[in-house]
Amino acid sequence: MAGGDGDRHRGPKRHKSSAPSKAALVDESAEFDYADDFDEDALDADKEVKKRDFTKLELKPDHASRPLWACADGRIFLETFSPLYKQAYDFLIAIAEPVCRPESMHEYNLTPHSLYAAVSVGLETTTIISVLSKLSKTKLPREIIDFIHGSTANYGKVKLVLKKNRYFVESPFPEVVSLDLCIKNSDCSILLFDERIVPSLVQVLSTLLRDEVISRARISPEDSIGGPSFTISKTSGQSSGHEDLLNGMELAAATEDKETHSFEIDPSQVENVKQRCLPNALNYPMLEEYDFRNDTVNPDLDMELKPQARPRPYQEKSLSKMFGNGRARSGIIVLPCGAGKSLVGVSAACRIKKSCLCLATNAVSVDQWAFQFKLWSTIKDDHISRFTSDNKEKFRGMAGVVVTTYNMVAFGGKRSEDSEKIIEEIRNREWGLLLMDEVHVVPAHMFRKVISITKSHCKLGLTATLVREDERITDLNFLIGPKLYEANWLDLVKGGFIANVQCAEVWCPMTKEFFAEYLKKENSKKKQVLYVMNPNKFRACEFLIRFHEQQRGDKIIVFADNLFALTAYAMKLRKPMIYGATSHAERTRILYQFKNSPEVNTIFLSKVGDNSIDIPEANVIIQISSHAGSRRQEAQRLGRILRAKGKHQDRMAGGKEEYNAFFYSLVSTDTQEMYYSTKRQQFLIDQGYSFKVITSLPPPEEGPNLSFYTLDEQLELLGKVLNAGDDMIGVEHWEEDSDGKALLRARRSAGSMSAFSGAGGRVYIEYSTGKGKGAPKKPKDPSKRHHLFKKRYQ
DNA sequence: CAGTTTGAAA
DNA sequence: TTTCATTCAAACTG
Repeated sequence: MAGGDGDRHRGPKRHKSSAPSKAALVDESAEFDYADDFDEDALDADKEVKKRDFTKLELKPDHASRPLWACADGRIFLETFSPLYKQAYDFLIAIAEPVCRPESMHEYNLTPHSLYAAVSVGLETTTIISVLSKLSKTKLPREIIDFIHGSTANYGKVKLVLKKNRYFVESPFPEVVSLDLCIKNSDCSILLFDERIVPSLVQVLSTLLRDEVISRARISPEDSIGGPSFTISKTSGQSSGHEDLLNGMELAAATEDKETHSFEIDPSQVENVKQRCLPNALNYPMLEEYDFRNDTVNPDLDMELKPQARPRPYQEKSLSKMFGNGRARSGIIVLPCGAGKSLVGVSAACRIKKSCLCLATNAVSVDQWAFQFKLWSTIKDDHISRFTSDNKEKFRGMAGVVVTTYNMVAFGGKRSEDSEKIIEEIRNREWGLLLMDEVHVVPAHMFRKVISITKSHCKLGLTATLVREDERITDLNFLIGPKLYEANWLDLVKGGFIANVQCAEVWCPMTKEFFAEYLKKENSKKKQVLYVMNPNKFRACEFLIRFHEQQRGDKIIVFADNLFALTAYAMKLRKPMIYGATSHAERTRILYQFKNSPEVNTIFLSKVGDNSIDIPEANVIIQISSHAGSRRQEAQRLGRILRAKGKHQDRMAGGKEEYNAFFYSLVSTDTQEMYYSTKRQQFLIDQGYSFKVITSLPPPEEGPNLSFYTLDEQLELLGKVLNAGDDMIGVEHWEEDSDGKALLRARRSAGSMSAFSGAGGRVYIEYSTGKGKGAPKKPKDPSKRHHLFKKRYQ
């Protein structure tokens, strides 16, 4: 661990997200911590120091039985050994952002966003404060109480409503709508406002804006969402609605306490306005709720959840957060992979019973979603359609479900004729639900485009992780909505809903020769190849594969970011691999074997495996190289093995808790890799996982049973690695190996067999002789090396 | 028609 | 900054 943890706490300037050492929370030692901070950071604002000074907090007499500490700066620490831990956890996850969850003390952060999320699922300000107060060991600092009040006071005052394909901002508080929003948002080209409420505003805005921006009011009570109200809507330049305005005043006067004031906003400015209303800006966070039961404008969709679809408790809970008040709230639900996100999505669609647009990251996912809809709901076949580049199904009926990709909707280039038609349909329809899968993976600009193109009453984002430092994640708050629910990862493990993972980091010392070369190299790329190809690492990997295949009958995925290493490992060990250039057909074939053949138990994956490849069977992951410090990658890969396997689940049900999945990171000691790995570990720690370090792999007695035992073999490997240099040419050298050739050719042959079924892994060997193809084509432009590579070997 | 190959986009 | 991965469309192959 190389002091990684210690550093986090002792830096000269404490980072906000760092947990204080436990000592800082104990009275006697707090003094020391304070002094420490002060000396090194004497210039820090006084206030800052005070916030960190825990000595002034007054302990309640029965503090021992209360589980948490709340600091004036919004940080909250939870003792995990408290008997009230469970309740406190559920509460905190609803009101605060989890920052770090090591073993005995969890850290949370109270933020405007997190509080917004809390009130939006129905918690009231007073409840938040009283529960927090009850759980706290100390009297709540004044700052916290003020902060909670400030962050929640304006909640629900403003709503964003979609009516007849136009967006309206609604509020029962005229001053909110007219003043705060209109004036402050005047640069957002709000088209309409209520001149009756603040007549002077007309003059103000007239001077600020061009004339055509301002238009007259017209009353349309039938537009109202709940109870009598009036709506101001867009009119042409001339005043055409003056008489209506008078009528409206009468109407409004008659039902004064229930009226709702509203104005329309330009659809292209929806995002802008929403963002400005967020807690960290104007602080009138917009409520996006869909009163789908009273929506008579959009046609209903005949779709029910099948009786055999039984949502698990946490799925039920996430749905109840979404539909808490009989309407559908927009927001994000966080569930680990394999915990059944799709059932949540399908259930939501079934409750709303309106047209639903379901977005996934790629075509494979699209098929899966379509399948899930048919599996869990009673939707008729011609009411659901898929829309991908090579699968453009027609949309029939008044309402329906369309499953497509983000790419397809956001695609800017030229489209085929069929596409054009369908996309037009998607544009024009008023969707009841916009269901967005893997929200954390999609680039923000893609979201923007998709959201501006589609008009939906309710948006539901599904994701496995919200990695916090990423700015995009905060964007999600206004692009989609607040976090509605986040499952407790460890609870799901205990319930047997997801696998119980043993995480381990395997330290592999560099061999003398490799290390010498490593030190010589300047180029970090070359360094990387050297530490990934470290023979000791290879041997550890080989050992682990053998162990899990033979002793436990596990299914193993080996990840390598580096293509050179990936090919080298895969060929030496004679295992199939999938990387970017592997064709779709080939991928499915390999995955099919991995799934069904008892002889293919290990596959090698490049970055392709991070997203978009579904491998529910795997329960062991070995990482031999990975992207520097990417916690998301770590999360994603871990997610691959979280799906609980049937047989293991039974074992768990017996009450015994047992590991049924394994996650290994192989690290060459004394190299850059060590530094990166401590960074990546942070994800696991934040999620509450612990992991152990293994330093004795492979076991010495395995000696000659594993590859690269002799110095000669190792030197030969080193030679190849050095030869390879920074060029893919190096891989070609590998290809000339008899082993490698056999493997790759074999896969080609297997690929051309149309009816490939139960033959199993043996194919690799069977076809390795005799059926070789002719010599590879002549190399072309060396700058397009990659294409060449693709052409030859897929 | 199903599978490939290529270029373009981002 | 580079690399790897992704996707869609269209043209070609047997």
